Amino acid sequence: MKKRAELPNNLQLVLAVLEKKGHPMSAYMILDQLHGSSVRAPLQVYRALEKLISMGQVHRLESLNSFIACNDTSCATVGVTAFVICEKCEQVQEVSDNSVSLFITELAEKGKITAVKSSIELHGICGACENA
Amino acid sequence: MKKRAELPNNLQLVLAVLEKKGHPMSAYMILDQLHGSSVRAPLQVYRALEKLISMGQVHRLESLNSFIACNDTSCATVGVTAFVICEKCEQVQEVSDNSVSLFITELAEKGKITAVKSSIELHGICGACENA
DNA sequence: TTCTTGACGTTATAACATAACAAATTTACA
DNA sequence: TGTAAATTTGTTATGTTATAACGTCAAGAA
Repeated sequence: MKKRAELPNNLQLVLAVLEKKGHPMSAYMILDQLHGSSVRAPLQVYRALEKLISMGQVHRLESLNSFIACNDTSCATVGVTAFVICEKCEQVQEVSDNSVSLFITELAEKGKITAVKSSIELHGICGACENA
Repeated sequence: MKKRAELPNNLQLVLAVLEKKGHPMSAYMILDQLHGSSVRAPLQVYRALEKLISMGQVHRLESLNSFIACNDTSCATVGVTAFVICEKCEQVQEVSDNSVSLFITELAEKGKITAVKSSIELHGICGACENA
């Protein structure tokens, strides 16, 4: 994996926006934040996201059509990540322990399928928001 | 839950299209199939889908922005469903046994969240397609 | 050099989804 | 039963998400 400083400019810009926000953002929200930079069109954002995702720096949340910077070093090694999403505060937790990968492995066996990619997203209200 | 014959017309039409196809369909694919019927606009399809989903007759596949008729009676009782999707033939299997609901329960505990809804979708190549 | 390949920027458009409002229908209940 | 309120429905318009097509530029190979 490339070091951060070696990332092409557009990738750095997009990743920086996502990291600063810390919450899920749509490609167009990212684009808005980059107004004035060299990133001017949706496709530039989508292409940067695609690369960042393949590098494991960014995750796509299918149920939100949004993207979030990876903040869990273990997800890279485990390879399968579950996302726990608070619908109030938009906080997202990554869970990528053995139970998750085991679950996916067993699910693939049950379905007699060779797994290519998985999407596990749990929506709810987090403890903090529940008490607020 | 209402009996099938009592479903409002638009719901019947939309559900019939999904059941006939048996694979995931986008709202606009459904709309195309209903050309000539009383269903003429996207919103009519989306509203029908929303109701059918709340009745458990239809599922939404987040990772495909698509919809599919439910074909697993047990998913209604268990309440949590995982989808196994072949990327070649588009066959979708529903898995909603105890291991799935247990996994979601544990994930909610880990994330200290009160679960509202979940989306579990595994993409891959099914056995039949693998050998083809 | 000069050719090929791949990355990038730009414009245009496709695909997915909902807001806003008017008309029709249903519901509540005096 | 009659009438107002609430809900559902159809329609138009628009908002949001994502990609196709194409020209240009830069880097590496022969």
